[in-house]
Amino acid sequence: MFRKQSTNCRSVTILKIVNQIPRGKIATYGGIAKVCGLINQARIVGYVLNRLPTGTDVPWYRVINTKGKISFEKNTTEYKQQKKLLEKEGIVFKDGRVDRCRYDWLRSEKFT
DNA sequence: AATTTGACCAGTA
DNA sequence: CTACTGGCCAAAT
Repeated sequence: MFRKQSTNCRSVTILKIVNQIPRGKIATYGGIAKVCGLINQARIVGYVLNRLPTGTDVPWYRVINTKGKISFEKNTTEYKQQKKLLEKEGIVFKDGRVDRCRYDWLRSEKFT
């Protein structure tokens, strides 16, 4: 069942945004935070994603850090899992980094 | 109650 | 490019 995720309204907003990330696109922790009106609070985003239940419908794997990389260590299972899911959606990794054009959807649309 | 930790970031040097 | 700093704040200890 659902563990109590957070009674906090911020996490609800964050999850809402993450759910809106288009397939094959990428968002950054800071970008999500900004859209939620939370400047310099990217850690909250990471924290919320961290405690998502396994098998959630939330596309957590489409969220990466500002360097364009996955925020897990390279040899971890989590890293491989996320990379696999992203590649499945057509994301191309170059030297452990995601192609820039993949995470510009926050900039261009209504969130500018 | 106080301190530490963490899937982070922007600025500066 | 890398390295370090200060900031932010919910959970865990």
